[in-house]
Amino acid sequence: MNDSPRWLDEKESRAWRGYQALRRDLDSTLERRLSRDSGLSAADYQLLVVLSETEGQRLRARELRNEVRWDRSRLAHQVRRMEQRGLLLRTECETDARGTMVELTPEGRRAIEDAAPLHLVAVRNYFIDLLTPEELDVLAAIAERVRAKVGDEGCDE
Amino acid sequence: MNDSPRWLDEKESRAWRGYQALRRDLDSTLERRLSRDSGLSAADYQLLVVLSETEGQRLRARELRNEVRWDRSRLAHQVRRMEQRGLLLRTECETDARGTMVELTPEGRRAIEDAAPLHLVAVRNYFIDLLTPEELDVLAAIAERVRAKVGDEGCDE
DNA sequence: GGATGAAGGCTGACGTGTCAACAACGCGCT
DNA sequence: AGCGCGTTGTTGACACGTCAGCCTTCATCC
Repeated sequence: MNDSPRWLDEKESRAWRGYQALRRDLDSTLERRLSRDSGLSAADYQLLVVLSETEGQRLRARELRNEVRWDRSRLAHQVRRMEQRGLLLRTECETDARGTMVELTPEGRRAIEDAAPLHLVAVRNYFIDLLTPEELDVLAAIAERVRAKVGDEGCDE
Repeated sequence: MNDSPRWLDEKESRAWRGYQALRRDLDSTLERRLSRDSGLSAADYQLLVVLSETEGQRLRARELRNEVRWDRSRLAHQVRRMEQRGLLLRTECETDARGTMVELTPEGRRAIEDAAPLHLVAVRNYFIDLLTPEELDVLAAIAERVRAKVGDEGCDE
């Protein structure tokens, strides 16, 4: 029971505060642009990308969840909202009566095809093109290591 | 009007996907731990930290907003909820009748003092201690550069 | 076949974040 | 004083995310 743990030193603090600021500013900028340019949220975009890259433009909800790593509830809410907007639709799964198939509508396909190039430009402009090749590698390595650490503890489903 | 922009190559894609996964997994892990350990959300924590580091444990809402870089509405909602929980309270500003002072309650002070050491351990365990000194520097540099880029365009207030 | 438990998915409640509209105040001007 | 305008903060509506609880269906075992 030691109530004075090891605090962050100068270098550590810069990195930690930097990460937090990066997360806040970059994500909000990209989401705002995506919303203005294409009327899509980041969550919309993510589902549309996965479905549009899938053979047949349809996936079982369970598979879709594995792709984006959401929980059941979040996907159910998001799919319901997107179905109401006409971006996708739900049908029954033929092989398992518990399952639900999620399918891209032509409208959803058009939405992602319009949005993707614009979003890519924004990602480059505000992030990727600002980094050197070495920095790209470091970032990927960091992400991999951290995910391995949090993965073997918070491993739910 | 070129609809086939420059896509991300292998290295860029690893970095970009890595960042997105990092953001998702690290943040959700830290927030979940904070909530379980201390009953605080990330937003709660942020406000409590700023107030607890302030002389007199109180700040004008405008200053508090500048510290955490939120917009008016978000702060107003968050403060209202935290006031209902007894973590802080609002009083009138003596020098400007438009203003609102936000003040830490003893309960709020106790909450942040209990939470901070636990949160620090989690930040080290899941993130900072996993990085080499060089990686800390690279991360800080990346964050600085990206923020400079998004800052001079999305500069609202 | 019937019971039991796991898996898949849905819903409602609540906290959170964003946007637009609004009210109240300060400040400068005439 | 009165007007105009920017600043400050609040509110309501809605989208988003998490949690707990629920129902249906599948798989297993008796």
